Amino acid sequence: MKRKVTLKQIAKELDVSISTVSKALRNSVEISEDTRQKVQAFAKLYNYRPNNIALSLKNRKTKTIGIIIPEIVHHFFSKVITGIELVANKRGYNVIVGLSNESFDKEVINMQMLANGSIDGFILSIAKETLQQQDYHHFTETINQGMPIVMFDRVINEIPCDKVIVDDIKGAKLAVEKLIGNGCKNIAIITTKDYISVGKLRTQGYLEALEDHKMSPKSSLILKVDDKLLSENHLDELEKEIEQLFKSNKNIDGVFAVNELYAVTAMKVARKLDLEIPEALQVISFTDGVLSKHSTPSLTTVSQHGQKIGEKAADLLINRLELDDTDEAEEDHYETVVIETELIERESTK
Amino acid sequence: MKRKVTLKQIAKELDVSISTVSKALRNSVEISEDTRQKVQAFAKLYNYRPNNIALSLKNRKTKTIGIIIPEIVHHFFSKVITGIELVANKRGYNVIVGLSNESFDKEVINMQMLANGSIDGFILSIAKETLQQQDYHHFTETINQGMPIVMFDRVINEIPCDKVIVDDIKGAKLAVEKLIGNGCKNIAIITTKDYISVGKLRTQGYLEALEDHKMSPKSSLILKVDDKLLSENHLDELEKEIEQLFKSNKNIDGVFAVNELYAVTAMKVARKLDLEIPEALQVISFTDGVLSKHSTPSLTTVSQHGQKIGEKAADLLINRLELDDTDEAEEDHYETVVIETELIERESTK
DNA sequence: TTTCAACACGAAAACGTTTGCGTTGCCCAA
DNA sequence: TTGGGCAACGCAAACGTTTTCGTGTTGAAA
Repeated sequence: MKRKVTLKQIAKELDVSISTVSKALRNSVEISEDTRQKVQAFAKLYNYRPNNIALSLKNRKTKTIGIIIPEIVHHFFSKVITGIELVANKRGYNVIVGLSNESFDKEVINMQMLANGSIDGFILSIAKETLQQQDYHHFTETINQGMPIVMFDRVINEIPCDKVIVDDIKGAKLAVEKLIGNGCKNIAIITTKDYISVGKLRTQGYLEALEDHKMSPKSSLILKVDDKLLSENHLDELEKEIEQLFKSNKNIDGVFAVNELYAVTAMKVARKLDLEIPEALQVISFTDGVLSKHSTPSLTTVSQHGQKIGEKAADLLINRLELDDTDEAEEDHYETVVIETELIERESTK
Repeated sequence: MKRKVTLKQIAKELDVSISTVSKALRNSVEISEDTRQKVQAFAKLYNYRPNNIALSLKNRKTKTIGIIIPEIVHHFFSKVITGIELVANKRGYNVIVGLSNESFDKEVINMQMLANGSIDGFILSIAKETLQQQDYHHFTETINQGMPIVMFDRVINEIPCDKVIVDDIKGAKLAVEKLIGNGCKNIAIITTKDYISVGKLRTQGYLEALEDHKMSPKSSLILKVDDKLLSENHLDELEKEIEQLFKSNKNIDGVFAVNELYAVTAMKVARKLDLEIPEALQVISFTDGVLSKHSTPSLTTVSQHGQKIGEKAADLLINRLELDDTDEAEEDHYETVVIETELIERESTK
């Protein structure tokens, strides 16, 4: 087992100084052609690579991005990571991942672990618990210490940082308008309680679409499901609530669900009640994940382009990191990029 | 914007030496109660945290684990990461992720980027391209440099390292035996070409199960799908192949699929052909992902316990890392842990 | 008064780099 | 012979820690 070779060892072996070795490897003009070749040959032979940690310490930058997300077993978030990793790697950066599990404490701890020199900047999406408690001191402190943050999807407007979001309102409107265009007269929405920001926004889009088409929303058609039912363990309760919705509103001919799970569950219930999809009932969901594609019938969805979000976020962060060095001018000008949603039509609509 | 405070700055401010500050913060007995309190108060006020990079350089360990996986938008892999992150964090480690995208080159480059001091050890699952080319020099070189590796799921027996795998043969046997126990007489398998190791093993389990029950396998019931059809873009081809299988073997009453996608597609085709599930046809798949749970009917699956795999892999790696310091005895004794599969029964079987 | 321990602290090395600057040795021109 | 100039290399600092080994001061014992 031969440990990694260092400049010092090469220097000793070739009986020159450390600086000579370093300069020879970086093709400095100060070094004679002769020794340069000798050093480079030796380095190649022993497969020398500069130690990243030492470089990080010297340059005071790690070329590493920290990602903090609520969970990773989730189509959207893993797509975002894919996007981040793609451009990060292309631009010479590594990616280090922390999971908050939707917990405030874990979010804070994870950020502290990474903020002490391990990374140059954060890309994150805020935990639900943090959103509820509205305690954002860890974000502002991090930023105050000169470490830039890029937030995506779940963001806080008041925090001074770059942001990448999808236009939830517009996306929802798009979906509902599709249903209206397809002839639906009684469109229900299955959404979350209002404290989930994206749920609220998508509900708003639903309402605006109805309004724009002179259709008055009926409260009986708005089902606000408790967020807890999103966990896999309460599927039956979710089914019951949806069944109740369908049974007490026999005239429903369109459903807009704010996520895949609500949508497939709605389709399941519909099948049970012998409602033909898309003939008698059309369904559209937000979030284009793996379920939508492979459910029967396959789901028409509003795609958020998670990978694009990740790519954009990484570009924003790295741009800021590499700008900080020279130009301090742009210091306090932050961007909010909106990634357009796209309606992907499948079998659940006409 | 106040930059992160260092020992040096504290020392200067309090007019003591750097060493005194360091010792005071670590509660050394060499320091008087008086100055200790002063230093600690000051440090707390300015929210001092030791710089991780400097510590890494000094201690020659980063307390960071590198993960290299083929892709992250995949239920199994993200579950594994969840497990790794869980125990890594608990034991004071961070996790840095690299994606190979099933490409040999990206796998090599990613490992090189991380092996230069950024991490203490690897947890990885090998890219398909690497498996085909059978070029494993980057693994052996890494290990030779004293950096331990733990492989999971897709492993190479010849490489000297710890491994965490599932018993694919046994899991497949379990599934097929369930079908046999449920009265199936003509069980088909939808699997991959043999160069995919897990596909091969699962096929082997299928054959063994039949054999054990004196049922002779029929080649017409074995569908080896080209791996490329796993990509989302070739769903229709996949459907056609399966439809062909069903049509030319009208007596099929059980299907074992080596992954979720094959299984849900098979169910889709069955529905088209008016085969009732589970009455006329029972289906079991390998890999318990999100599709199985939410398909209609929901799928009986063989769960691999991805999270447990991740947890075990992380424990193995960290154990070895923390053992290396003191005990060099266990150097060349490597473990292969088999995580038991579990049959999760749902609606697609009787 | 001398001596010696205990106490409280500082200097310096080390981890592995990069880089500005100083220091040789040599050649050539004056 | 002297001096200037250049080529080729080494020294040392710096990044932020921790830790070993001094070193100076004090107090008490001899």
